[in-house]
Amino acid sequence: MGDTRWLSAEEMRAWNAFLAASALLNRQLEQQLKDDSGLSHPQYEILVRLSAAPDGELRMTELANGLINSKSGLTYQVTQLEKAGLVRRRTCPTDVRGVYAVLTDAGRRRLEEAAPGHVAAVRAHLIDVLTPEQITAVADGLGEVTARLRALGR
Amino acid sequence: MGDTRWLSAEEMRAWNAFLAASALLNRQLEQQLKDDSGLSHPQYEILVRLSAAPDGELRMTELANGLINSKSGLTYQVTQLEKAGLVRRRTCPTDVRGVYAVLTDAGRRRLEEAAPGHVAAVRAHLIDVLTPEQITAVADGLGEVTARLRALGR
DNA sequence: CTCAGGTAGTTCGAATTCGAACCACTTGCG
DNA sequence: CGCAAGTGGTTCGAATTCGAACTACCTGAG
Repeated sequence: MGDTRWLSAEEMRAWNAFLAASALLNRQLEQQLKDDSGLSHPQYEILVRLSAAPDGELRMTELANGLINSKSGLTYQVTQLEKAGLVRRRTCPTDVRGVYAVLTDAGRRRLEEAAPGHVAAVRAHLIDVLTPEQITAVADGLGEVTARLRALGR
Repeated sequence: MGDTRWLSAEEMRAWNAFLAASALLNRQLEQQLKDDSGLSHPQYEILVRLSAAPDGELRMTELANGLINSKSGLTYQVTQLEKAGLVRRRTCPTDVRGVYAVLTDAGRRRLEEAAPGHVAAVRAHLIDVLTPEQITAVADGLGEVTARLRALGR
């Protein structure tokens, strides 16, 4: 193919900032969660999604979709959470293959304990650093990016 | 501690978009790089930094700073790159403990081959999806986020 | 009914990650 | 000089990741 359209200085600045912020923020939050409540970030995300779902349960596939992990990664993490008693597996009545991950009471409690610290960290390191206009730009722009990437994988 | 300042709907939108975009984009680029040129994203980043450095060489520590990886992770990746002949290790003359990672000719060639496809992917999935205003907002906002997070680790 | 093809989730092995412990060296201070 | 404290990198083991193969099941066309 023809000549490459390289990134302009401004585009480069955005790309580098995004890359670095993404890596550093992840590390920071991972650390904070682990220290503070013994959960990994993926685990926390799983609990959040479950707690937001009706009856605190979701099919494995629904959890995997829109989530960071591959299917096998999800299997692994749910197993970990199950060992910790924060989640339970329940076979789907209408489809024997299907599995629901169900949030236990202990899981809901654990999430409620972990949430304030986590939210505070997200605020401190990201949200409160941005102006309201930047927040909207990020929400709109990266929202569109996400939507398109999701569309690819389907 | 007092009451938690939860995220507003708009803040939530930004945070979720950021999280998802970061994960999906990483996966996408990882895939593209691996398929296209057999490099992992971390490896590509290392080559980029080396190629931008004077004489194509940097101290291990300088590479580790500002980079995604921990020190041990860097050791691992440089070893991989060395096996592939893309990078060489050179002991620092003035400090026997110090090690330079040096880009080889093969490494520079490999990077030149890989770059166009990578840049095209970054464009397609991120840059060209954003408006110029959003690019600036991301560069400014996340740049500040990055700067603060870097300051913490020092 | 029956079989082909798709779907749900798990298992497997290989690669990569991290932090903690470790070695070897350098530096600064007496 | 001589030793305590710090630095630069590597090594180690444990945890986590992924994709590919696999098992078991459902579904629809004929």
